[in-house]
Parts: sequence; C-alpha cells; structure tokens
Amino acid sequence: MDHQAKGTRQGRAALKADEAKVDLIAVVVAVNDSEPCLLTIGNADTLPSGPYALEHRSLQSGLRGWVEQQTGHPLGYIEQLYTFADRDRIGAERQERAISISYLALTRKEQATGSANCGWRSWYEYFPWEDHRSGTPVVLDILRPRLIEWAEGASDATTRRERRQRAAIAFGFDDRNWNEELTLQRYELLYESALIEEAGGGRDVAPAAVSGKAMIADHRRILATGIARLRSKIKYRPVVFELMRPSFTLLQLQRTVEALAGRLINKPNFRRLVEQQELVEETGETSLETGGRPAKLYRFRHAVLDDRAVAGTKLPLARA
Amino acid sequence: MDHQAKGTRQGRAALKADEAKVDLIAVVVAVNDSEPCLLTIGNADTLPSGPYALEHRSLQSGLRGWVEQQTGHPLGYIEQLYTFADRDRIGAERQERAISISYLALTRKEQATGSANCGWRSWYEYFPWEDHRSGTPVVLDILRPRLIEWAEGASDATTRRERRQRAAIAFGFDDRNWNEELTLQRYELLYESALIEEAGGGRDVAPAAVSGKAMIADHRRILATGIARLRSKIKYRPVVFELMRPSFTLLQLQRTVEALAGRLINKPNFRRLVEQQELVEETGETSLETGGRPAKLYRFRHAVLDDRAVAGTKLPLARA
DNA sequence: TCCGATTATATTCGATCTGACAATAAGGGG
DNA sequence: CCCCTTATTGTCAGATCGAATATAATCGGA
Repeated sequence: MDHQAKGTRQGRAALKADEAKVDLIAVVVAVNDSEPCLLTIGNADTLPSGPYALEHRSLQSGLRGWVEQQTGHPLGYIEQLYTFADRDRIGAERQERAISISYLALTRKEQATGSANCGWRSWYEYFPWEDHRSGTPVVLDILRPRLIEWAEGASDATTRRERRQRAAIAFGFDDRNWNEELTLQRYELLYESALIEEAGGGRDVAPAAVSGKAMIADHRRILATGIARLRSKIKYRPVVFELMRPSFTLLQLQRTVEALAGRLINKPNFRRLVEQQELVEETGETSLETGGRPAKLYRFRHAVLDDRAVAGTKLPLARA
Repeated sequence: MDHQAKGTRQGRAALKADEAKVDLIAVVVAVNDSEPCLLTIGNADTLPSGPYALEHRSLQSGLRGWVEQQTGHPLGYIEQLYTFADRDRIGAERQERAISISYLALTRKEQATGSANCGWRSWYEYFPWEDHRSGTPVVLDILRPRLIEWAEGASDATTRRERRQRAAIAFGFDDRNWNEELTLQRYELLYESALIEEAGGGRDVAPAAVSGKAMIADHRRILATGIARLRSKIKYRPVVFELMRPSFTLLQLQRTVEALAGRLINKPNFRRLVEQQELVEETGETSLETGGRPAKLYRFRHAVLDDRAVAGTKLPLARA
C-alpha cells in the first residue's frame, strides 16, 4: 500500500521503528475415533508457530513450513483465522512490536512422517464445557453458579443485567438453547470472570477438570477462535472431508461432524441432507466392522468444487 | 508467542531481518439514498490506510486514527477482514517485507467533521456487475461471452471444465441462481481472465463502464472482500443499524439492505422477519416524506446485544 | 368533497424444509 | 431359528419462506 502521508510526516528513522515481528501460528485439527484432536508441540500446551521469515514465499507457505518442521505433519486445508497484536510484550526488548497471524488447518493423524516433539490432545481437554454429545456436561453445573455470582458482583445494575444476559446467551441458561458456535464468547466470559487459569493470578480458579487445561500465552484463546470457526464452517462448506479417510461410512462421517460440533445429530436427517446434496458417492464396497448390518462405503465427490466455488452446502445440526 | 526454536536456530541478526512493515487499511462503508458508498482518499481510487506505529495502542485504534486523520470520519463498527503479505515489493528497499491488515468499517456519511482530502463513491462504480436491483445488469451480457471464451481457451479439457463450472457458479450461468455473496470469487475470476485493468497489461481490457473502475494496487480486491463479508454478515447479525440514522422507516431499512445485497427483497416478508425478531421498536412518530400513507418510524432496540453476543438474527434475502 | 394515485400495513396460501419418529433390511452370535 | 445390533428407507407434523392479495391512510387535483 502506498502511504504518501507517512513519507512526509516521519523521517526514515521513525519509519524503521514501525516495523514489527510477525509470527505465524497454527490450530491444526484432526479427528480420531470420534474425538477432535489438536496438534501441540513440546511438553507444554503450545500451538505450532514460528516467525514469518525472508525465505518464505507467502504467509501460508511459511506456516506450512513451520508446522511440518516442528511436527512432521504436512497440512492440507488451511484458512486464516485472525491477526492480532501482542500486547504486554514491551520490556523484553524495548518498544518491540509483535503481530501474530493465526490459521486453522485440517489434517488426518496418520499423515505424520517423522516422530518429532509433538502430540495430539482432544480439544475438549481444554474446553470441557464444550462437549454436549452425552448431554449437558457436569462442569456446567459448577460454572453456572460462579458465572451468575460474577454477574451479580458488578457495581451498577446495567452491568449486572448485561453480564447476566451475555452469560445466558453464551451458555444457554434460562432454558435458552445451547449454541455450539459461541465457543469464543464462552471463553471470553470465563476469562473476564477469572474462572480460568490464564485470566487471573490463580486465586479463585476452578480445578483443571472444570476449567480445562490452560495453554501457553493466549493459545487457548486462539484455539477457541478456531473451534468456533470450524463449527460454523462445517454447516455450509464441505470441509469435513479433509478430516476423513478416502472412504468412509455415513455413520463415521456423522460421528466426525458430531465430534466437531460437540452435539449429536439425528441420523436419518443427516443421511438425507448429505445424500440430497450429492456430496458423496458409493464406492461399491461395504464395511463389516460395525457389528450389525454392513455399512456402505462412500467417498467424497470431487466434482464438488472446493471451498472457493461451492456455495450452499449444509449439514443438519439440530438447533433445539 | 514463544519461539524457543528460533532462538537456537538463528542469531540475533537473522532475527532482525524477520521484521516487517505492517499496514492498516480500511474499507469504510456508508449507505446514502439507497446507494452503498465507499470512502476513498486523494484524487485516485485509494482506500484509507497507514502504518501500524508505535504510538498506537492496538491495531483497531491505529486504524481509527489513520482514517480519522485522513478523512475526518470517526468510525463506529469495525471488523477485521484479512491479512496478507504484499509480494512484488522487493526492489524498492531490498528484502523488505510488508504485511497489510485490512478492516471493514461502517459509518454514516453525515458524521464527517473536517473536509479533508477524501470522497464517497458508490461501490458499484467498481463492481458494475454486482448490482442486480434493476434486474441482471447489462454488463453481464458483455462479460459472459468473454468469460466463456476464457474458459474454452484453456489447454486441457479438465481445466476447461473447471473454469466453466467456476464461472457458472459465480455468475449464475446456465439458469443457476445469482449468489450475491460470491463477490470475491467473481472478482478473482475476472482477474484471472484478465478482463479487468489491474490484471493484465491493459491489452484486452473491457471499457471501465463494463469492467468497473480500477483502484490502486490491490485495493479493489480488498473492497471485494469487504463487500462479500458485509453481504454475508447482514443475514445473521444486526449490523445494518450501524448504517442507519437513529430513527427510520421500515422501507428505508429495507432499501439499505437491498443496496448492500445488490438485490431486491419482498416487502411483506422483510417486515415480517424484522418484526418477529424484535430488532426494532416504534418511536411513536411517523414520516410524511413518503408521498403516500405516512410510515411509522422505528429505532433499533439496543436491548439486542451487539455482535459478540447476539446469534441467530436473520434477514430475508430471496435465494431464487 | 370525492376520487384515484401512492405508499404503508396486515393477512393468507402453498411449497419447501426440518426435526422427530417409526419401519424395514441385513449381518453376527447363541 | 431367534435375538441383538446396526444400516437404510419412509412417514408426518410443525416451522419457515416466498409470493400474492387485501386493507388503511395520506395527498393532490377534479
């Protein structure tokens, strides 16, 4: 972009100070045995990341490089999530600016090449309240009163009402429906109310089994962004197939969607929508591994164009 | 983000080279007299922008600062669009990296404070094929054969079929429906087929009345991204109200949505959805400026929480 | 003052979509 | 051969959506 204004207003030295470090950071997701998994590195709970460097041809290729180097995993589908400026970084090197560009990536676990210093964890370890596949999780019984307590603790009445409403919408209180796409809003509410480790000085934090595992820096927030994006996207774009093996049964496909959404789907309705949209075609083979009647195997119809062109695909996720 | 790996693999000098300039760039939209308008600066067709500087408290505040300084317009609603690395910048200052972070902002025209070196233009000057409010625009009769010609010009059959399909989906050929959200895909197709000025060396470009006004650098691409995002967002989040005066008639609201979407909406259906979602409330006054029966004036219900909390609002935009 | 032109507002109807449930088919194991 | 398990197909009522129709209120001119 041209900035004629800048050239005139600032000297060359001041301009130099405008530079910033740029980090690329990845939320890499796979689904195994109906469990949505996140790729982490090191012993700690850290997302793969690295600086955008001169030798990178593009932001995306830089990200692919870092992830492959740190984890041995080649990435397929990639999508930019959000860019933010890291604050609270001043001090280390005075007046240094850092920008983080985060991405969502989808793969399959088997595609690892090297061992590397990395591992997979269910993303529900970090967000125990997000898994509603076996009904409302018990941790919500603990979090709900504390959220209400937080809301009531506000000084003025307006703030109290606003907090109550936000909590009610995000967590489905007062017989509202649970909306699985509000993952980020829920995380932010728990952060604001200091119910999770990253938020406060560890004073009133609930045990990890309730508030979930913490992550380095703001990585858990980035993960929440990725989950929300993915949960929203599977409803109108055929991205699930990036997570599937070449051939699969319809129930396996359903279980994968359910794992991501964190809620159950009505089986016949799911089949109806998948079939009537012609997203898949039969391979002709069947799978006997199911225990009951053999299931037909399907493959993704690649005639369905990729993300950039397809519009209008939908997956049925019960609202009520 | 922590990058232990980097510290070991690269020296301090190499690390310094990883720094990049960061630009903030804004697509500022307002709607006046049923016309969606874009805020541009200078004589040329340029979006407001400026470098992310040390004195900025955050990316958003930096953007607000630049837009206000360059145009005299305070911004209300802001939303991050996309971050990209500018290529083709090497040469000017060797090995310099530049990152652009783009934002979508919504305002009203009247809110300008200073005169400043800026102006408003209808965004359909840049995208004549996007306005379907008076039926299919005539420019499409010119673009269609040229797009087909481009598709047929591919070397192998697979590419030809893929190009035809992409064009058909994006532009609604072969009695497909027009999908107003595919603004970016359409721009990219026209770019690939060298039908617009920014794409080629100006050899086979259609006249501006057909291919639309060009913009500086890749600003028209950023604008396309912003239009697509806005057209998508108005369907499930109450952002239109950022563009309305404090009180308005339902027809004014409808005309604003139509201006953004570039297509007409059925009037009774629009009213039904707006009312049953309780997005607005009557002010008690009426407007006599309509020529016929006076229209009730409404205001936005601020009880409806902002973007971060509300989920499920919908505006009716006919699909067929 | 009446009439029609214009626009706002309210109501109805049919097609489609969606969620919930039921029924049937095909394998394995006792 | 019966029973258990899972796959697959079918049905049905309610909600939603697009389109069209009917009624109300104001203005301007005959």
